[in-house]
Amino acid sequence: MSLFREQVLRVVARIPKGSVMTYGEVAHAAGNARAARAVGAILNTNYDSNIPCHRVVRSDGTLGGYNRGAARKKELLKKEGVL
DNA sequence: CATTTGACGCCAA
DNA sequence: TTTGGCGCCAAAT
Repeated sequence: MSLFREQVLRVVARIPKGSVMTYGEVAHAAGNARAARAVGAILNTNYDSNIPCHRVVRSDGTLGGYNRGAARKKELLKKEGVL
């Protein structure tokens, strides 16, 4: 487990229900402001259900991807009250 | 160990 | 507003 990975997971786990963070914000909070892409790689690899990775979206507001299907991600966010 | 890949982000046309 | 190209970084090959 690299430190960066743990940090990213920790930050994502901390996102309050009903709000979202961008990959860039997560990367910054995790210690590497330019690792937005790496954050995606990490979340893509990490299948832990305790991590609400569906609360992480792109900086332009679009959904981005999801390892269980973008449709699923959309539904989860909608359920939590995200525009 | 060297390359390629991909849930990204920013900027110039 | 929509493309396209480049930089960035962790993981997979």
